Amino acid sequence: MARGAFREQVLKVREDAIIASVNRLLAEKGFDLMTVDEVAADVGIAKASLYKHFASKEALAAAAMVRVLRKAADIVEAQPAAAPAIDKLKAVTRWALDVQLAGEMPTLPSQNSSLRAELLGSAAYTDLLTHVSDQLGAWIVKAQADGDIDPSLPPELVLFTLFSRACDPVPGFLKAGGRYTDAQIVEMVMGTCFDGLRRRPEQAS
Amino acid sequence: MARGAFREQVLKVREDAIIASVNRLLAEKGFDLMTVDEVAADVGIAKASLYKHFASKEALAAAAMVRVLRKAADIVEAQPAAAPAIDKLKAVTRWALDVQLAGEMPTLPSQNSSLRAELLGSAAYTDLLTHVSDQLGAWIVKAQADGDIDPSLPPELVLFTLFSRACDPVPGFLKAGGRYTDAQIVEMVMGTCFDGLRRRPEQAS
DNA sequence: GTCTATAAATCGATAGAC
DNA sequence: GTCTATCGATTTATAGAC
Repeated sequence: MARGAFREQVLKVREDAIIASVNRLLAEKGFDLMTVDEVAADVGIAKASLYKHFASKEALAAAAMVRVLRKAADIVEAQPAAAPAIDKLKAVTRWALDVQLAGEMPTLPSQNSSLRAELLGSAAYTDLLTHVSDQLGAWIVKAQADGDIDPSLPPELVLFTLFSRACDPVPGFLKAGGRYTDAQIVEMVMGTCFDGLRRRPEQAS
Repeated sequence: MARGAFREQVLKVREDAIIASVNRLLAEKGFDLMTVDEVAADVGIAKASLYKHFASKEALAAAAMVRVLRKAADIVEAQPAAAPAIDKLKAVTRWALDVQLAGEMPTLPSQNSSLRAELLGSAAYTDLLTHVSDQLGAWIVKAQADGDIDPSLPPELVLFTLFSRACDPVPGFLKAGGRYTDAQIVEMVMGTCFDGLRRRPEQAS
């Protein structure tokens, strides 16, 4: 089976290259403005060849989303179990902001129905999303019990807020302004997310 | 000139109806998924008639953006001059969240270049945007001097953050969940925006 | 599996009659 | 100005040769 395994390896490498292109184009232009011709040109193969690997444009986007979710799950998994929940939440949020500032966070319009159907129909996607959400949700409840997150906030509000920060346009605006480094932008946005805009007596480190 | 004035009135009413439809469809599906056929059908006129009023799809979107910006400028103007700057900022933010929850906040993709060109080429749009930004910017600096907003935050970060909250997907997610009233959602999101997720000793009213 | 070529559908925009 | 009908361009997806 060595030859078969090798063939599969080659196939997987090619598909990885495709997904990488899709990921980048999705982050750059969004789903609607990304064309399949563009993806094919970026990968360096013919469009018809693309359709041998993925059944549709929606399937391409779904594969990119699964990849980023898998990476997110890895980051979640990599957090030391003994660390405070708030630190783990902040670490994952920082990672998402880093990815976004690197121009590698694929963003999908929540309005597109054909895309929504494809995503919700993909077990690989929904399972990963559930897994990550459950982990973050547990940390949120823990952080609230620890007194590090306002216990009066519904956990789902906190979860949605963190997810939204991963796609927030603010880092991109600040980066376009050119006055701050990526690291500074991440810290500023982390501050407005967890500490708000209001002045506080004791500033978080 | 009475007849001419009357004709202009009729024209204006029709164009208002067009812009109202565009505004709603823009909020519902976004620019790329909104089709001109759809707008024409929603208004109840033929597509060719639409093009007698507006030169392009981009011009339609720009008109909707000008309308919402004009309304925003009105809200800004309506704030009592003597009120604390932080209260004025919160009032405008609340208004934006209300509009968004009502499904009437038109959102434009910042990536679409043809749309960007049309908007930046429209003096009505850029002038209004500058006017609103300047007013909010002055209030932000004042609120920082008053100690109500963290003075270490760059004012542009605060401005971008407030603008982004007006288009944030979080209120829509919470509304879709169906567990909270619109008023509750507005207050919760206002809290995470100004006070952050972190627990604080003295909770804001 | 990869290519060229093209089908099929959609959409923005316009022509021309009234 | 409003309509019907259509153009022209773009885009997703596929057929068929190699």
